[in-house]
Amino acid sequence: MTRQIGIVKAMAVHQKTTRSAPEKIEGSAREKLLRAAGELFYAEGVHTVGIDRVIERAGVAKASLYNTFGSKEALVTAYLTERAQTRQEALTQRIAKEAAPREKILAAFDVVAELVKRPGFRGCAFVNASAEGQPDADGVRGVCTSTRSWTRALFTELSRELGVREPERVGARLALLYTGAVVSAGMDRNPDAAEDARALAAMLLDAEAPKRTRRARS
Amino acid sequence: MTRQIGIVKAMAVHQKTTRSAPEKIEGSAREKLLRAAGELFYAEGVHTVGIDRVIERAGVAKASLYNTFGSKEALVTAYLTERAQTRQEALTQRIAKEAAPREKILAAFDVVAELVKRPGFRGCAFVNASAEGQPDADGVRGVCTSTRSWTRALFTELSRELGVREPERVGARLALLYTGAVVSAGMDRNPDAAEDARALAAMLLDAEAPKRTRRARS
DNA sequence: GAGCACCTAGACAGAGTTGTCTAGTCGGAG
DNA sequence: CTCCGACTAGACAACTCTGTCTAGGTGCTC
Repeated sequence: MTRQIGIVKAMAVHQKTTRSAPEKIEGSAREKLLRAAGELFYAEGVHTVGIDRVIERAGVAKASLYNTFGSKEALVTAYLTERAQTRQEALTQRIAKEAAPREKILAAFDVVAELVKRPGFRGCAFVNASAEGQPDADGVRGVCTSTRSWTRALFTELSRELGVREPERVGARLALLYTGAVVSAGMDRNPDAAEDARALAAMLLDAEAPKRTRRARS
Repeated sequence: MTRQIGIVKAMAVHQKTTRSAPEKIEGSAREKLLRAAGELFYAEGVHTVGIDRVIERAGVAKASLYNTFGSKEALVTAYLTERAQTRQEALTQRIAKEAAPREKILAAFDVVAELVKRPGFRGCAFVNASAEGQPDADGVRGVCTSTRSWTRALFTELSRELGVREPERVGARLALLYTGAVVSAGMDRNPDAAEDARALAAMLLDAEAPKRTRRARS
């Protein structure tokens, strides 16, 4: 809370969803810390896991953490930022495989279906992290709102390509289904939620998309 | 964690959704503690708020807390249990005003719409609380799963009354919309999510309900 | 008036937290 | 060889947290 050395750029994610940041291949201690933080913070909660556990898992010294990130909070936001990036890459790559907007949208829910079936799945990292933090004024909120607006923008854009009447509204509803799937699957420990959300999305698209268009012309 | 005096009955909620438990009108310190816990834990998170803050807000001595509940964790589960009860009562009362199953289901989303517009709204208390706790083996999980299954059962039952083909599936999807609305509204600080969820629910019911039935005969 | 249930005030133990600081190791570049 | 940057190991300060325990007050009933 006092000095805050590096990690100010953290908020510059958003958009560049290609892969492997061109900035600089970060050193080793940083990567080890981020990996350990990703495992522990997600699995047990940001608050529950102390710094000592993280550095022990990472196999680095405490000074390395504070030289690299400056504070625990900065490590947390870095962890969330990386997670957001990974998720956005997974979505865009999977979506790129489909040609038609409708299939692209549904493919996003296939990503969710796969995600929630993974062994350590424990719900949405952003929802979880922002449930723990102070109400405002922390970096966590920033990453959360930017990730959520990214997802909503993605769905809105694809809805626009589909040619629906109100892309913003449809995008918001698809994002709601996305959130509902991830959170429900986490809470109920039941991956079926992803397929339910996919079916609801298909239903929404059937109702909103103009039936005439048949030639794919993005 | 050591002794655990009272509060073992906490899990006996579920079902009796009438009002005012017939057991015994609890003493004053307990009520004050529950009220303070409800405000602070929900607003700032279970982990962030310490015992001292709770007893200060409640205006009771620390010994009263430990005599009444036995531990912080027991207070947390009591807080969640009470919250679940309140929510279930609000839902059942609002639903009772409608005659047709379809309107009952949509009325549940009106409750959400009203809920997310309230000043201190900060998402789903159960999602938030279970994001903070240990992965398993705590009372929080118990309250969460029981509340969630109650909600899903409610929607399933109403779907059955509506006469859909697969009430379980429709109920699960309505519950997913419910969760999605509450969590999205909390994360995005945007109450519109409730209306989106309501619209999606209406769409789902239109698609699933048999069109023939016109006489309301529950 | 005595006894009793219920309450308050607050010191304190013991553990856990983040963050700082010293001292030292190691591998390469000049 | 020497310097330098990046790292390790871990002691330590300065908290905060839960939970316990003593000491005492207040209002009720018998």
